[in-house]
Amino acid sequence: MQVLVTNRFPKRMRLLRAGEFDRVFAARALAVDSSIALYGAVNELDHPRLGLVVSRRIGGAVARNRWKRLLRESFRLSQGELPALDLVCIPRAATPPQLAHLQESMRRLAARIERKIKDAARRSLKETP
RNA sequence: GAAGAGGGCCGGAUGGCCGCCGGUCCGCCGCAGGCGGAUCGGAGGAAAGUCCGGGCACCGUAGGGCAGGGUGGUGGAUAACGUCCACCGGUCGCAAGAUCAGGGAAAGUGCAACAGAAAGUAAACCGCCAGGGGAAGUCGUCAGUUUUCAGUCAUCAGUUUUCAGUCCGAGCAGUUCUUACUGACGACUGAGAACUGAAAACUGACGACUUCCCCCGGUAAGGGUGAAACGGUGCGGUAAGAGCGCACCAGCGGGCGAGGUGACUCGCUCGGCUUGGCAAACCCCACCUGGUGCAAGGCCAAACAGGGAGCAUGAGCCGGCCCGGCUCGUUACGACUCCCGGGUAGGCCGCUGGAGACGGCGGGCAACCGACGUCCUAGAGGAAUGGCCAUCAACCGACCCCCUCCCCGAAACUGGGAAGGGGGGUCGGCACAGAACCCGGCUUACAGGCCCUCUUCGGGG
RNA sequence: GCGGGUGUAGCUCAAUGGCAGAGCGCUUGGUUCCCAACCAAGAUACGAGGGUUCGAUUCCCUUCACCCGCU
Repeated sequence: MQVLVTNRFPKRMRLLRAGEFDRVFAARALAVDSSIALYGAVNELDHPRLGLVVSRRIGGAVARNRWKRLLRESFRLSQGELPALDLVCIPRAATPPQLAHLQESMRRLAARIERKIKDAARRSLKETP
């Protein structure tokens, strides 16, 4: 049965609980560019999941909601090209960027995290035979 | 038309595609659930700040007193308020209107820098005035002294007339004459004691006046100050003055009358004649106020590990204190309470139908209220309400093109601009800001736009 | 969501309603061959806006910023 690539974004694709966030931060896989910081961790599912951390440093409620909406939309539109990771996304700039730039950097950073995790797994496999 | 005053409203619209949250319905599956579909609904005037007030929930049924906190013209509206409405009063404004924590300062305590005599019921630095004392000066009177002048005059000196005497001389003698001397009366001149008068100076006394000083009083009219100075003006009055008296005015208090529910207003009258400011200083008075907050609270599930202390005039509820009340307990290795430590951060309810919205009607000046009709209008739970695009409307900015007059003005002249104005097009921008239990207010933020009412001034009819 | 606190000079802190101060720092001058130290002089501030008062850093209200606590 062919997996239909949709752009839906139901709630099971979100990270909501504190424990899920702690698990991603504990994996210590980080990639950063000028607009966002992205943490990643391997999950046991066949799709990626997204969590958001937007602090009050970013601005008022309107500005924070704007960031979160853009990040969710960017994840929703590019979820087919993302690896099956749990991602936690943290904005770094005060002013949100364009949606296309955000998609691009999210894809790039997710790919970088995937590579990092594979390297780490190989190294630990070698070191502890 | 200009300048202004007050108030109300809006806060983009429509459509397409892809998504998100919730309700309802349907379908499928391996049915405590999952997946999919249809349909309906899905941020604001401030959702904000959290400055007040309530509902609701728990604590105990929410009680009394003190403390603490708050409010402060009157009447009303309201569930309630520190909110709103109307009115009253003060201040500002030509006005429309704006603004005011707007009770009490003769209950008490306190504060007022600097300046100023004094910052408040008491005084007196300068000043003004009366009395007493002293000093100086001027004037007057009296007395004394001195000097000068005038007069009178005892006395003295000189000269001289007359008379008398003596001497010398002449003449015969007498008489007489002459010279000198002496004396007397007198005259003149000079000196002069004394007296009188006048003038001047000095001294003393007395009196008057002026100035200064001291003492004891009176007075608060005036005094550079200051934010603020113990009513204002006039007349009388007084030694000088003063509400000391009077008239008018301002202000305070009392009484009476009228109007108003009332704050208060108006009028008459009386009074002591004046008693200031700050209470967002302490305070007094009146009124209000129990605490905690949906992380309230209830139910279910999951997980863990226990230890210590307290007591019968006890512990807890209970909060800053007391009273009062309630619960547990009645001699207990228990229960209860407290402390330390450990575990769980899952689900359901509360959770949105409400002091609800809209519409006209009725009552009320209004805030608001009443009945009726219609409607249901977000309910998430790391937190949805979005992304991309198109069209339209309004405004702003930049650029391009076209036109030539345009602006102010009712209009003309004048003036100004033409680096302007008008039209069209393209592009870009379009605020403040995001529900977290729910309401009523307040405050603050805000691109732009619309509407209504009123005032003053100017012009025209 | 609820509760509490603080804003004073560049920094750390004071101050009855009437003068804004201290220490360190800064600037200038002196001293020294030069620097340090020292001496002298100077500049710099009451978070913002209203109100009460004759007068506000202080009292009251509003507002802004920051910090802390409950959970």
